[in-house]
Amino acid sequence: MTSLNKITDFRRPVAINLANRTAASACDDCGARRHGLCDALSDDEVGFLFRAAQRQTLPAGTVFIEEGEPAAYFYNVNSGNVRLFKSLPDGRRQITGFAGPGHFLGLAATEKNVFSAETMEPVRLCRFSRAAMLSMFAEYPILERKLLDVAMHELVISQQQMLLLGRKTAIERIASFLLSWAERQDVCASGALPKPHSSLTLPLSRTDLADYLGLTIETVSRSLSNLKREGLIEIPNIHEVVLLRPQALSDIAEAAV
Amino acid sequence: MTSLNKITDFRRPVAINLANRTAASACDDCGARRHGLCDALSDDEVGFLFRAAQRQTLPAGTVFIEEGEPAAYFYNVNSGNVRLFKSLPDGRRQITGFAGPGHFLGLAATEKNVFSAETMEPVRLCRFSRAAMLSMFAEYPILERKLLDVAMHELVISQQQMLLLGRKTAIERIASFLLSWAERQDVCASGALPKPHSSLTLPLSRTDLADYLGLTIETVSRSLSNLKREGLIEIPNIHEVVLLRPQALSDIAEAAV
DNA sequence: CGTGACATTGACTAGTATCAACCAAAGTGG
DNA sequence: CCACTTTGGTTGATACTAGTCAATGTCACG
Repeated sequence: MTSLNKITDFRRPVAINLANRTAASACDDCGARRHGLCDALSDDEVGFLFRAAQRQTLPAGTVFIEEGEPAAYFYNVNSGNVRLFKSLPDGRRQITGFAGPGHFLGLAATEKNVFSAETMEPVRLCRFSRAAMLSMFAEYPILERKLLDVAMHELVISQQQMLLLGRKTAIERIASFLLSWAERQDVCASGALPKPHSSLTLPLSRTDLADYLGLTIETVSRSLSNLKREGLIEIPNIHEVVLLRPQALSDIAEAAV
Repeated sequence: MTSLNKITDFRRPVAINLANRTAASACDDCGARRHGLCDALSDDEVGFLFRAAQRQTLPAGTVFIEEGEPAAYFYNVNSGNVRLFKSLPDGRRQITGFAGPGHFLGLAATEKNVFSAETMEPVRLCRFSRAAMLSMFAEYPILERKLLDVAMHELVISQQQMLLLGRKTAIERIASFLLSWAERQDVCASGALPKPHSSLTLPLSRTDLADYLGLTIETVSRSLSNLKREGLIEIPNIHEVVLLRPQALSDIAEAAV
C-alpha cells in the first residue's frame, strides 16, 4: 500500500539521525501524526513531509521564535507544549495562545516574526524552511486547504479571546479559561459542558495564566480562590483543578443574564 | 506585506475576455476590483465570481451576519464599511475588526456564525453561497491560496489587538489605534510613521472606538482630550484627527522605555 | 533542614468605569 | 424661522475593579 521502499531510498536531510527507522514508522510514533497538518495526509504524503523536515528537540524554556527576527522557518509541534506571545519594550507580555502536539506555527508570520514562541517543557518539533513549505504546497495542495482550515480556526479562537480581553471581568476570564481548557483536554462534544468533577491539569504557571488572560498573578489567584470558596471548583494542587459545577462556571463565563 | 508573499504571487497580465465583458465591466466599477480576493484574479476569472455572486445593497445599520445563526453565506465588501463584533448576553460588545471595500467576510465561520457584522454606512457587497464558494475553489485554487494569505494577515492583526486589549493602558490603546488607522488610510510604507499634520478621518463613533479598544466612551473621550492637551493631536471635529507629533504617539503606543 | 521559586493573602492605590451634568450639532414641528 | 427634542460627545465627581506592594505560605530540592 505505501511506497516505503522508494521513500527510504532517498537521502534524508540533516537534522537528527533516526537510524534504521523508516519515515512512516518514525511519524507513526509522533504525537502529531493524527493531528493538524499530518492528519490530512496519507502515509506516503507524510513521508514527503518527513524528508522535508528537520527534527529538533528543545529543552524547556527555549525561545525558538523571536518577535522581530527574520521569519526563516515554519514549525510543527510533535510533543510538548509551547507558549506564543507578544511583548512590549517595558516587559509587559501577552500570551496569544498555546501550541501542543500537531499544532502548526508560522501562520502569522510575515518577513519578520510577529510573535515569539517558547517551549514550556521539553519539546520535539519538525522544522520546515520557506523553500520546503513551497515545494510541499506545490506537491500536496491539500496542505494549503488544511492550513486554511487551521488559520480559520485560529481566527475563531482569537476573536473569542478579544471578547474576553476587552470586555470580561477577572472572574469571567478565569471561568471562561477553565471551561475552554477542559474542552481542549477532554475533546468533548462541541458545546457540551464537561461533566462535574472532571479534573483538569494545568501545565501553566499562574504567570502564564495571567499573561494569557490579561490579568496579574494576584488577581488570577484571588479569582481562583473565590471560585473555590463558592464551591464551583476544587484545587487539589497548583496544577490541578476540579470543576464541581460546570454549569455555574458557564453562567459566569458567558455572563448569563 | 502579506505573509507568504514569496510563496504566493498572484499578479497576472490583464486579459480581456469578450465572453465575460459584462461581468468584467461591471466589476471594473467595483471598489473591490483591485483589492482582496478579486485582485488575485484575471478578468475572466472575476467574471466567474461575478456570475456566482448575488449583489446586495444595504442601508446603514443593517446586521447582515448574526452571531449564532447558521452560516449560509460568504461576503465580499464592494463599498462602504462594516463592523464585526461579538456580544455578551448582557449587551457588552467587543468589535473585533472593521471591513472595507475588498474585505472578505466569513473566514471565521463554522456551521454557525461566530461573530456579527453590521453596516456602518450604506454598503454594497457580493454574496456567495457555501456551494458557490466550493465550486469557485474547485475552479480557481488560487482563491484558496489568496484566502490563506488574507487569513494569515487577519491573524497578525488579531494578535496585535490581543496585546492591546490585554496589556495596554487607555492612552496607549488610543495612540496605537490612531497610528494604525493612519497607516490603513495612507497605505504608507510598512513601519514608517505617518508624516506630521497628516489628517485622518474616523468614520467611527466614540462608541465604536470604545467597543473596539475595550474601553468606555468616556475614557476614549478623556484620552483623546489628554493627547490634545499635550499637543500630540488636534481634533478639528468629531470625525477628524490631525497627528501633530506621530513619533511621540508612537512612543506612547509602543511603550518605549 | 534550609533555600529558593512560586502561590496565596492582605492592605492600599491607581486607573478606569459609572453616574450625572452639561454642551453642540442636527433634526423636527409649529 | 425659531423653540424643542434628540443624539452623540465632553467633562466632572465618585465608586469599584484590578493593580501594586508587601508579608506569609507551600512545596520541591539540594
